[in-house]
Amino acid sequence: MSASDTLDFSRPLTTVDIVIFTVKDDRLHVLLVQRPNDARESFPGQWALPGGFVDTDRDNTLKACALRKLQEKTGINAPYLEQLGSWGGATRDPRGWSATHVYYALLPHEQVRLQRGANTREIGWFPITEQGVDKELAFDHREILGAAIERLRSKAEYTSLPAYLLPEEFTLSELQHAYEVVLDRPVKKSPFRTRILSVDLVEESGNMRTGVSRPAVLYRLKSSGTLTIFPRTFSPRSD
Amino acid sequence: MSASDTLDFSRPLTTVDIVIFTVKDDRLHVLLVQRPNDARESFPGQWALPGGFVDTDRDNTLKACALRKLQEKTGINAPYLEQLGSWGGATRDPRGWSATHVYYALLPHEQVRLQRGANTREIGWFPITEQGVDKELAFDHREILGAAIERLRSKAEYTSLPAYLLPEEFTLSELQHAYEVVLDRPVKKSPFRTRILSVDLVEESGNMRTGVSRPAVLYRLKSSGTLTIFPRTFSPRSD
DNA sequence: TTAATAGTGTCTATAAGACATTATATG
DNA sequence: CATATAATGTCTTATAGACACTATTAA
Repeated sequence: MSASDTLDFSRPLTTVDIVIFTVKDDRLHVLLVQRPNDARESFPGQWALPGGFVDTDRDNTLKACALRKLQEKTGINAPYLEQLGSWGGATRDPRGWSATHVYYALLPHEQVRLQRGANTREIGWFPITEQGVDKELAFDHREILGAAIERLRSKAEYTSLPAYLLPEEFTLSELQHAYEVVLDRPVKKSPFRTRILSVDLVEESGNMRTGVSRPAVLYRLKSSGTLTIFPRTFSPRSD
Repeated sequence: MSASDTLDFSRPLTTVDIVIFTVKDDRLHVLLVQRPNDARESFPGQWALPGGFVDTDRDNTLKACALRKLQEKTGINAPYLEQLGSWGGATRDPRGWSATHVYYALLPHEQVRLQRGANTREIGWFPITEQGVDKELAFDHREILGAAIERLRSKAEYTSLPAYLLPEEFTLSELQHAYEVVLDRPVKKSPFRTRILSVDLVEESGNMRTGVSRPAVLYRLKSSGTLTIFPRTFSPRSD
């Protein structure tokens, strides 16, 4: 391809979208925004993943763009943020050939202060059911959300990923509960504790969680932002 | 964002690149192309991952674009092809803000007929050393190749991925060898065979591989294009 | 003292690792 | 028959699963 050919190709619309997960009321939730009702917009009034066009003047990289959008919507600065993949094609956006770069984030919803933002009618958490969310979504966001859920569930089987759904200090029971919510099945206490404590994942914070019963030791992650990989998946047996 | 805002954003250059792996001479190799020597080009004469601009007239989706480029370079039609991720930013391409959607493919090199293509000086297989390839690469392709190697090695630990490096029929010893090449360490025969045969991955083809010693049963994959996930990683111990 | 949850210990089942043994082809 | 590699079997070890048991707080 010669240098002049660069201009011969029409450039696709380029966006960044983020799938933001949290655990609320013992359920996995995803953050959605409602598109403006303006009939000139695509998918007016429908719910969608938060995101939008890359601003080549402000965003130095795709990840910086995702972090900016996450900060704008939730006020959170340094969560767990990982790229999910990209979706692109001729028909997914009525405005033309488009490609979106998708990230996913996990955060403790207690620390979130939702900001509606300029071109959003509404913003809110929606519970995840079996395969997705109980709402029609704009663009191909249903498919993208499905892929994000699959990635989250699959990584929960063999990594420390669900820990990022919790606040900085948490008990082992709370961590176990986060796994159970994500995996949507019970997890056995004894092997769970052995497993977590056998890898270099958490350290005692020195505090205790008190409540109606025996107080529990509070832990924190030893290194934030990284994943610990377990040598086996949870519950390998299929019965 | 209002409808008219769509045009206010400058659109990044959009490309698709492919990391194509094979096993040759007992080593993992990657396919690279040499950029033209034309001084008007970026990175003239340097080696790079095969790829190029999305053609919004011909390519209906990003994956279709990747398949087309793979077919153009290697003549291969239905290999294992998976998205690796996307890289985008202001400085990775001297021509401007750019984003590339990266796929990776595994194929048996025996079936490949390399095609140099119009704007390529040279094309060839390069052995993978510890972290990458023994050549300076254009753009951020060193980083991308590193991520692809990491993905390949990591998935080889707990999936059937390396099977796609082999031709349709293969012996269990050949499959074991593919794992050893990818993981860059020996794999024990007995647990390897138990493991492979205990999941619904391969079936006997009915043929045998003959040679200097006892003939070996030839197997083929039961379902092509999918990955089987093992409940444990290989060699979980760290010693 | 009771309720409730935290945390530990013991036994069993599964599968990997080590390694020896048997099987079957070629020359 | 010698050689080489395929394929299997046995013993050991590590860890998950099941489940009972103990510990420690509040009310």
